[in-house]
Amino acid sequence: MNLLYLPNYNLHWTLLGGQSFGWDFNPSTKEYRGFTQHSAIRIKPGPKPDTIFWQTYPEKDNEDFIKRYLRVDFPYERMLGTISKDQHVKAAIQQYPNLRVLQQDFEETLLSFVLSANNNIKAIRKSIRLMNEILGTTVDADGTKVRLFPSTEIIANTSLDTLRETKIGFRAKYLKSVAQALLKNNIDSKIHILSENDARIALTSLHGVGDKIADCVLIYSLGFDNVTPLDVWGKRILERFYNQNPKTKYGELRNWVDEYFEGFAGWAGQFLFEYVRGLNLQS
DNA sequence: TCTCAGGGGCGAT
DNA sequence: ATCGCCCCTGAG
Repeated sequence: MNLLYLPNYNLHWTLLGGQSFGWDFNPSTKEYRGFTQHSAIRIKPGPKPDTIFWQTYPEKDNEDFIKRYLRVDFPYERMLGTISKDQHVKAAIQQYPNLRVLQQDFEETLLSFVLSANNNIKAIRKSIRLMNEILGTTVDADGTKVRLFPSTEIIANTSLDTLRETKIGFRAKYLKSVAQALLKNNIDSKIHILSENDARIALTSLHGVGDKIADCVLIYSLGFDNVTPLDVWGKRILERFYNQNPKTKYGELRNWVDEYFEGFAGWAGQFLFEYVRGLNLQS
């Protein structure tokens, strides 16, 4: 495995929190195992503090992927200084020190969060793993088989009945529709050069993608650090901590947090989300 | 066994 | 702009 220096980085809260559904932790080996559409990933503690061992499969030693995914070059201290503006976010940072925001693959992030609509995190994780079993390919990770997240093409070409076997209910038609649009319009090749607003328009034009899911993709995949998804928890945070009216239009609430946290609302939102929700770390 | 909410979005009104 | 509905799971 490969060694990486990774200071000020809490892998546990970052990988097993609400921003990614593709990681599992083995308490006996202290190892994290993840899957994406293209890779299986193993991460475990390194020989010294602030270090990790990692490996990718089937393409081994994919350092570019790891560094981008974990955002190792992100200016973490500067971000913390910027968002530490009040007692609430300071308490959240103290509760979850070294929590990070990942940069995940675009199509997989979009498809995953389409499944999040009116769903709970444990159920989403379960459905995705069912989907991996039924539609995903298998990769060998040093002797253990890992199922990958299904390709966009496979999802697009799978019947709704089969998709529903993964217990996603009414989201099946959205999942398939989005997968088909990704293929047909080759969105992945264009989305990365768009501005925040243009990317949001492109995303919300997809059937099954509204403001909230679009914002999840903007922060968790496209790197718009000023965007935070205003779900039921986000609105509770704004209501309870920041005296905002939760019935305010989504776009106005978004503008408010964007300005308040000066470009890092996505990170502030992540701290506050985990803080108010509390992590449910058992499977 | 039952209820209710869950990291929403769509379509009808 | 509001509102019922969607399919199923997890938690109490």
